[in-house]
Amino acid sequence: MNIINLNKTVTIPKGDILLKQGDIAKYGYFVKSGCLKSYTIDHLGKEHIMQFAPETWMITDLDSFSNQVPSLVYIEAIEASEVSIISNADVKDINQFEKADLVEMNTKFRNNLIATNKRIIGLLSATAEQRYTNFTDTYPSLVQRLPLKLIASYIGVTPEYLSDIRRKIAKN
Amino acid sequence: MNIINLNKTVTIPKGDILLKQGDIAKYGYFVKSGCLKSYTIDHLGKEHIMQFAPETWMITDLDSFSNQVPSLVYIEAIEASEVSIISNADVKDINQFEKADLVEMNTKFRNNLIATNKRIIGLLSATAEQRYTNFTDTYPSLVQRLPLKLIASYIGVTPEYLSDIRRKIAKN
DNA sequence: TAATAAAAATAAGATACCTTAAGAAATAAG
DNA sequence: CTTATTTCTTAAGGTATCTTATTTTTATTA
Repeated sequence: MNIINLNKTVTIPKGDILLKQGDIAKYGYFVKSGCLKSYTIDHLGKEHIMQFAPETWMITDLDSFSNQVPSLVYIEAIEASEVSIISNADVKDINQFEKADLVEMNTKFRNNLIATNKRIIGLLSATAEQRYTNFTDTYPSLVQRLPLKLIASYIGVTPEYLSDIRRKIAKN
Repeated sequence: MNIINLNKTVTIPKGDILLKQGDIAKYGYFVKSGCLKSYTIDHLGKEHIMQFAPETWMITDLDSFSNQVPSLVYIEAIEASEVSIISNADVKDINQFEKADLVEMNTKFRNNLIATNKRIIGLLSATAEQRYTNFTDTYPSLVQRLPLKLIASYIGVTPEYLSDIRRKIAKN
């Protein structure tokens, strides 16, 4: 099996939840069209977005999927989406993979890790406004597509404050 | 070559800088004893710690090391340390590796990614006090070992404020 | 051991960002 | 088209965290 050429797709209506916080992830999702998000809900009931997954992206709770521990995140369709589903059972036996597959997985993990580290640098060292302009620079197509409140959640501010930021940017 | 059994070690005095922000990382460092840190300096001149690397940990700027782009971080010895050095040239040809090596790299990248994602969840959703107690729970040995100001930098607060947090915790 | 430097504690005032609340605008539904 | 729902904007007041400054404690060096 080639892990990246999954051809069976499933249609997910907007709003459907594919994984719940606390459950164990049986599946990972390759998005063919539409967009999913993963998010935590904190002890105050507030949502914090970890990842957007538009077309060509893969999304799951990696720890839950790989190690069968409770998921820290929800996964939900923020648009009607078509996804290919990869099952935990499909990848359990690491020895089934060819070298080329392993090399490819390596590259994907590495690139993901690089991006994730950049996000941490931003959260530690940048102001909310800088994180927002960084987001618009990095994901310009998502800025058009996503409601403000989701972008706010991703960069770690309230929607009200992001609205202030946008107004301030527009003024200059 | 087995990528994880490097036997030649080099002694690094406390305070030595092994990589500078903006430079291209030629090397990665496996710490045999002592402790290194990686950190950015933001446009206001403030330091933000990305990673501590005590014994058995590996540290580099992954993007810079893998893709020969300018490093976002400094790497510096915070204790006198012994390290094994892996050169970018040593790993450039991915096909030199055996399947077992690739599987092991995979696991390491994956675990690193899982930990990094948890850190993002904390930065997005936890208070400074929660991030501190989470740090002490996750890395109890480092709490003894590292000065407060470095822990403050890692969790994303000023040393003064972490001092307040500790006092408040001690009071209860 | 004394002298010096570095780290930590403490406190007062400042600011980035949040909370709450209300109204306006856009989108979806009937 | 009309209504209902969601999203966005705006504003006032509040809180977590920062800044600056001083003092105390701890660590380093002479």
